[in-house]
Amino acid sequence: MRSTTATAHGPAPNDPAHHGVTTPSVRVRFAPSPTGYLHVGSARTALFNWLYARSVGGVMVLRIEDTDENRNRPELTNAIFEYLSWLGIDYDEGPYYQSERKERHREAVQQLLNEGLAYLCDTDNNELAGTTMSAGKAVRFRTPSGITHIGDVVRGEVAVDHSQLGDFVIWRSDGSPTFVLANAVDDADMSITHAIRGEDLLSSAPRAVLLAEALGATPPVYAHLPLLVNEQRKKLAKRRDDVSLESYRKQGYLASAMANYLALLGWGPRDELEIRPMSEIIEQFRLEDVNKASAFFDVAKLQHFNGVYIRQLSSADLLEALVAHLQTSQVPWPPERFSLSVVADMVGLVQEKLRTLDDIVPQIDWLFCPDPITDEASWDKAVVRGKAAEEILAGAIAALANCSWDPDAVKETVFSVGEANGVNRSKAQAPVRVAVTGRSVGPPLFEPMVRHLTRQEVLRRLQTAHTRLTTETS
RNA sequence: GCCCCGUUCGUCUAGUGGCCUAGGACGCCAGAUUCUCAAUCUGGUAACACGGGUUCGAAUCCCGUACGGGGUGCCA
Repeated sequence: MRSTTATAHGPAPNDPAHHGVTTPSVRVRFAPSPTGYLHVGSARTALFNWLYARSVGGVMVLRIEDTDENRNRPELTNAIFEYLSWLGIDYDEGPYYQSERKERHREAVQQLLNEGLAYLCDTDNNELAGTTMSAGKAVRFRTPSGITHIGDVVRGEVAVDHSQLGDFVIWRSDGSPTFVLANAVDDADMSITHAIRGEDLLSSAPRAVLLAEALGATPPVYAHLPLLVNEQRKKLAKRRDDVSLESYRKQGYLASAMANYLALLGWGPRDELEIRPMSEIIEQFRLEDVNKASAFFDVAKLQHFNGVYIRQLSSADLLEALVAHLQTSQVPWPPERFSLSVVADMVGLVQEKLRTLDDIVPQIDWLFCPDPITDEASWDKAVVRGKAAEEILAGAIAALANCSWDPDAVKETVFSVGEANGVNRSKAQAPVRVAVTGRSVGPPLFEPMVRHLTRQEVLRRLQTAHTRLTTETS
């Protein structure tokens, strides 16, 4: 019988005194299982591994844990590469594929079997004599009695009594290694010094430590990150929560904003400055500063970050991002009516209004659609119930037919029509805006309207609106 | 049930025994500005889960309670 009291404590490579000094001995890994598209929780784990590695000059390893062969699909693995790269998370080694290391895992199990540290069992969990692995026989680790102490950088020391562990399976009867076995063997073989992962894996850590020690290896230092949770404070799950990075990208979130936001879930810089370049986040990052409590993924705050990042873009970069985004989005206008130069002209007017790239669509659709898409709430508010709306529409139709077709002239013309009807500028533009754009909110009205629509088209839309109003209210 | 983990404004966090009448950010509310909406600026709202200790002094240390979460598979 063996009492295990070894801990996974190492030196303190992230000690502030050592900060900024290259510590080449640090090796971390991001080890996703490709069972679904990369989601924000996994991305956060990848990011924290990367931040730690980059902050101490360590090595980042990527290992694909594809041991569950029926659930793995190649496109899911490719999605992992794609989204890591999207977020700007690179790696120094790998990708290694756990599925290619099966013989090594078998060898490790055989070693434990030979040393009497594990035993064969049948599907009814009866211990079998012998040490020859074969189909139909699983292998269980012979858990010694004792207590294992996990020295967790985030949580401090966690002690688990082995009686809670049982003789756990390390090799399945179908001839495949289990998660803990593969994980422990790979971490050992790849000289991983720090295992930074989700808290949901905390309870499997003692098993991994026991296995590593049984195999004669030093277990890594663990750092279990607080879980990302939904409104109900439940662990974010792919099934019930919309959390795939893909969906955020499709909605028009920038990678830079997403990465910045993710870094702030479970950690905060000591100087409290939240929105900042990744290089500064790397400088500020301390693994031991990571929080213990789970964090809610707050889309409202993400939106704010995204808006800030969009506003920081140069017009050229924003235009590029918008055009790329529009090409992969559902859009209400016929493609042949789309004009790149019009979008380019609109960028400066709408940049400060966008929180996501998707927000551009309702800002510009009226310039490309044959008819404006009328929002009924806007119509009701600004036209049906708008003060002197009928008079303003009629007055605008008359006045705009002759005035100079110039933004300032048109603007002043509309305002004078309003004034003549006892209505201020705000109220005067409202019915015109809804008639021309379909909505009561949008970009500054007069410049794009005059520059990109003809006088004839504007008059037609005003006339259509006026006709509808007088018809419906008579 | 059992084991483990957690608990500072609605949310993300700062805080590592005195600098805390608890700071920042998002949200929300109000005002300024404005052709709408935003953006911007100004102001405001709002928290140390509870109860005991320890200490001259506790959000910070200890114990208990409550609540929440994770795990409890031949899933990862």
